[in-house]
Amino acid sequence: MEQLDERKTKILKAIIRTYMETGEPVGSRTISKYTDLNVSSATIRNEMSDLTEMGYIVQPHTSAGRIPSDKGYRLYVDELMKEKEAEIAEIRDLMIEKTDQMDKVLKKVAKVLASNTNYAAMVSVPQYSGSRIKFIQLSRVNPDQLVAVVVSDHNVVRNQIIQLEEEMDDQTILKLNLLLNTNLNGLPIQDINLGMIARLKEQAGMHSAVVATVLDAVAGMIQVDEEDMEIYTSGATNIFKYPELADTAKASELISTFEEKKELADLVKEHMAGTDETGISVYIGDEMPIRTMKDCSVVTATYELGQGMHGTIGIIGPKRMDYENVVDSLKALKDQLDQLVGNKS
Amino acid sequence: MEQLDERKTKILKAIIRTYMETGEPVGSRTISKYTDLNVSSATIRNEMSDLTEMGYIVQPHTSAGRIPSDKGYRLYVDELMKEKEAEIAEIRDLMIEKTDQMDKVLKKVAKVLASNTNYAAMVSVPQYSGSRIKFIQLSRVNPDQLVAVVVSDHNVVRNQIIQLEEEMDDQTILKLNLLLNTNLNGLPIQDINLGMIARLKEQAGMHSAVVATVLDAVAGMIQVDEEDMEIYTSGATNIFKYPELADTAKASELISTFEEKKELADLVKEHMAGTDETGISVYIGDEMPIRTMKDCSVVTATYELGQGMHGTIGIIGPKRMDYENVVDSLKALKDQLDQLVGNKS
DNA sequence: GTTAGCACTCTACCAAATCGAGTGCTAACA
DNA sequence: TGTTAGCACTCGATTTGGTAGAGTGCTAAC
Repeated sequence: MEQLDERKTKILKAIIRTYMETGEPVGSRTISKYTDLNVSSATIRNEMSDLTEMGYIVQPHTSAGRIPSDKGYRLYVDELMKEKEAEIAEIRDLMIEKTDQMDKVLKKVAKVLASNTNYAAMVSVPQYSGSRIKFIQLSRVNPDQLVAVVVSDHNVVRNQIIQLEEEMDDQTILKLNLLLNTNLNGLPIQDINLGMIARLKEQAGMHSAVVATVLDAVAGMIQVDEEDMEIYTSGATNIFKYPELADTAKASELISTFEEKKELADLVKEHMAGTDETGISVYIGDEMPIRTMKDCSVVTATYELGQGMHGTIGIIGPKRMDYENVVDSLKALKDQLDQLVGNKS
Repeated sequence: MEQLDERKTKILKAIIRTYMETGEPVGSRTISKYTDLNVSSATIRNEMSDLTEMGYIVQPHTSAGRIPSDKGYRLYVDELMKEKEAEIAEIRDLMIEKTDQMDKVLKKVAKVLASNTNYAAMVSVPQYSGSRIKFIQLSRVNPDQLVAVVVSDHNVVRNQIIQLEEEMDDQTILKLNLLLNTNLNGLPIQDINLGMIARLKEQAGMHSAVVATVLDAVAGMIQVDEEDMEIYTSGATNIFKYPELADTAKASELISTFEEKKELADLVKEHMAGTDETGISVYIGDEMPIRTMKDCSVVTATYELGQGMHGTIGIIGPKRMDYENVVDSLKALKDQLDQLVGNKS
């Protein structure tokens, strides 16, 4: 089987581009006119026949035009990436550390992306790997209620009300605060485990049940996460714009996947665990681990915001996704974010 | 025009019930067999003719069966409500005050409702009208960072990192804490306005810009809300199960409405402002203020959790919604909640 | 290697035919 | 007077057959 010569490549690109625009199989005639090759449709047919054989394009049925196969898209994307990679790199470090309103910003990001690209967008809340505790405080709110506040070094604040069975005197609270801070402050969150909490309980032992309650609550607050990665989505209904996805049954499943977010979260987790590099990756069709998205393509980008905080942005669309535009949008996102974060009080 | 006699009512109910099951226009023959009236289809036809004239049922086209009109549904629902109202009442006060994990509980509630009923479900986070501040605290986290924590009397905790331009000594922090607590503690949140903050600033005036920053931040935290009512939704894709809603264009709009949540929030706000009573209400077809839901019915229930906290639960489905089942589900919800809240640590 | 031409294939579309569910009306019956 | 059987009629849904058009593959000529 022959190699891809220049003309074949050109034809393949032309097919992919036109298919992305129209969403319909593209025939030899179209290509012969569209390109600057100045060859007749018959020639194109020959070339297309080769391309089909090589697996870059596919015929949905005998007398229809060709559409790009997953392999074809893959080639196109890889090609494209080489050109754009440089530009992309800057996006990563551009989200400003502004943790308080992170959720609002991210929601907005998802929205903007979705409406810019006309595809569905998702944004995962950044995970804080290797984050350390920097501040713990228990305060009395009511005679029988404490509020616990934990701040980690990325300025992520967690809080919880702790309901006490019996009252606790100021003395004890003070002691507990000291105990917690001297023992936990500066520790990476993932190093805090049940054993450690048990030891703390022992140290504070004299105060019995109440103290245990409090320590357990604090431990609970610190850990949690891991399980529930939050993901914001937007523009799920954009998929209706692409007939090849708009089939009721499929669309329904797809949107469900979006609504649930569970599977998306798994994807993100896997994605972040798998790739060390923080670049952009593209799943095409069957490459996608989520079954309901077998007919889609997914472009994901990992973003990073300083020491160890990183999350994932994803665009989900039809295979004939306009990869070029998606990438540009990710770039434009940068400006949007600057503006957003800048404006906020 | 004659009144609804018993037989007519029975027939009407039968029509509505069957239509709810099948989703297709129901003919005279079906009814004649289905009911225990033991009359022939011809008789039913006569009655149906009357019912049509009275506007309770409608013919989509000449030679099709009848489907209930909005007016018909309305009758059915009003009837039904009378029977069930009692049972419903208890639901309201059953959500236990467990504010910390409220969000998880509510998400779950939406999910359970959606999967129980096979309709789309929404749950609004309860609003705390007349909530008072019960605890304010500023603590230093870093030399140039404070964390502010505000607890209101429903145990809703808010927190925010405040980034300082210049350092602030312990003395000042202590003073500010005192100032804030003596002035704001016990006050209803809505009574705290800019004027009051201005006065505080004046009182603390000597410390200039930094203090102003902090006070502004605190003021911001306290107010906020109002605007962004959170709403959890689930089961949006259930609408695909009902052919009369599954038309691509309509479904797309509907799901968008769900995704956006903005309009839902408005609905909830209006609903809560409008009705003093905390019962269940039903919007049928055109009664619905949201345009995209003109072909749906929406059942909403206001729930209340002690002093002034209340939110809304809603079920959105086709007009041929199984109102009876929906109501029962709301009831079952109670048990689910008990269990959920009970299990949690 | 390129091109024109032609037979062939397959889908999309349209119109006609048919089917069947359901109605309205009338006449007969209790 | 209310109920019923029967029948002609309507109208959407489905099926069928036919056609147009896009596109291919192949061959022969340039």
